[in-house]
Amino acid sequence: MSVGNLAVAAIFEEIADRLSIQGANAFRIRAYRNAARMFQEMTQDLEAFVAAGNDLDDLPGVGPDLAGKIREVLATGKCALLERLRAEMPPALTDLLKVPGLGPKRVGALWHDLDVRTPEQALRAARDGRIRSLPGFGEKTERNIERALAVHLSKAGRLKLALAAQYAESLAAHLRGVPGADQVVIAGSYRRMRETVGDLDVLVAARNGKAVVEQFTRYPGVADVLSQGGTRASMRLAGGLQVDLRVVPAESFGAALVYFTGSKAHNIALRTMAQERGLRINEYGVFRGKERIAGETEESVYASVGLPPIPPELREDRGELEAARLGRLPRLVEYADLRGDLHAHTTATDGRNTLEEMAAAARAAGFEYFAITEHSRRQAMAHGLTPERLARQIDAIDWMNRHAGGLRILKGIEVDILDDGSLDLPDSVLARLDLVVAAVHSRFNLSRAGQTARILRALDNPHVTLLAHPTGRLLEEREPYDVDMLQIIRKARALGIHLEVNAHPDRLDLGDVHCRMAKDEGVLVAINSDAHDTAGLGNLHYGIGQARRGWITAGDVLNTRSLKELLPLLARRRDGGS
DNA sequence: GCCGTTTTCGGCCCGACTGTTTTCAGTCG
Repeated sequence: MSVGNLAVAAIFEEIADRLSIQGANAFRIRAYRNAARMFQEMTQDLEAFVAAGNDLDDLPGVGPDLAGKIREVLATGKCALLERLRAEMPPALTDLLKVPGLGPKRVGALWHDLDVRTPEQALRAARDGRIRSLPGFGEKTERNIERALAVHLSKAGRLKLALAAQYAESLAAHLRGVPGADQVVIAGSYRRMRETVGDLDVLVAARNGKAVVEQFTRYPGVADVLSQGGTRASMRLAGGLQVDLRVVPAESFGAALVYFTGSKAHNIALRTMAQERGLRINEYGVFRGKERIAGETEESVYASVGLPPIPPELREDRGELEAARLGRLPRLVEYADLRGDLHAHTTATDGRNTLEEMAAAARAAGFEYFAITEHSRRQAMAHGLTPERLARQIDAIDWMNRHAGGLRILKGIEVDILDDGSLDLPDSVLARLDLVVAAVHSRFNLSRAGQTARILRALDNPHVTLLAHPTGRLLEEREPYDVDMLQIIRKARALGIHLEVNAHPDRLDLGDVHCRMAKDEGVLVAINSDAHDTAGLGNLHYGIGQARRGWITAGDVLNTRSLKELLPLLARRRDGGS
């Protein structure tokens, strides 16, 4: 039986949820949550970890008890404690915990006193006015719960980063107009460049919190002001997005920025470090006793515990504090490091701008090279290229390269990996190209073994230079297909193939964890726009963000290389290299 | 439930806001 890390994490999370409703010791609950989070982010398989003879107790936060439960889950796919907890309470109670305003205590009360077992039943109880009679609840709480349940049941998911950016920029501009608002930053997971954003955290440095709060709640498009105080406020926009505001004085801005940028896990780890040095960190500063010793800038906060500043993208408690302590923080890749883009489309297939227009945009972006990689014929809906049409495009690009200087257009293809792992165009056609980007666009539901074998076979084709959007995920729409990414990465390394970080906001694939896996295994990634129009080149900023979250440096990226360095890296395999 | 070179027991990050309360519990980030 193969039980993935995510499955173990899900079991531990559910145990934590159910224990919390039972009112168990909060630190016991935290132990399960911490362990679950670690499994999600481990690049190594728990199963492989054990098989290699490692001791589960050596994992941070795992003691004898959790080690036993991990072994149990790996062996049986189940956990007796969870089975027992499920038998003791209704299955859907954990759904209620996801509703804002409903924590473990209230969910417990709804269940015990009103026999509420699902979000739907809770909504009915709220509408019937039954919740207000419970001890500790009142009319207002009941209305808030009712509203939150209605939103929850209408299923407002997380917002993709690019869409969140539109709100974020507009909100920031709205608040910058307030007199005395010195600094406005959108913090939270948005600043950490997470691929999706659950809400926006707006931080403002100002003397007069009230004026900022008032301007905040006057933002056009506000649907509901959830709370409003002297230094904080919270509202929901018409689209369902929640926005939280905090106002702090300028001398606290750095501490507040650290605090509200998160992640929560990073903050807890940072505070624990501070505690060990007799310091206390909160959103107002770093304190020794009553004396504030830092806090105006983020740098001062990190310096107070002996650390260099840590880029927001790394603040996930994935080893960044330890790396900072040892002076081993990576110098993360930046947009300015990119010398070109290796994945784009034109009107020849499903793009919206012509070859000439796309090339002009790439030239305007300051690129040294730019690859056109249309779909292959299998993608009929995208008007994928046949060998004949590809030949015509090759001629057109050759002509452009001869007659226009300053930008080298690379001839490529985004060729479909067919069901059996063969490619959608014959080798004789692929051989004429500068690069071949292979991609899965079908049969997402193959078994893990089947999907892995299919992709591995495609990589064996000596013309393949790059694997596009390797997990196939579409954010908030389609889960990644089940595939053994470590095996694919190792094969890519052996063959000199590179992996894409597709920067399209719907994909961001590879994601952060796999970026780091590729880096650790010594595989270069290509941060590619997958642009379908000239504006699509802007996607690259999101790809950079995702790569930075994966600890990627300029040296880990294929398309930070000059054209002269790049071409051999693309050609290596065909010249009879490994 | 985990952790520890001051600890193997007694800790475990911390503050704001709301709504219910007569001093605070629950939730959130």
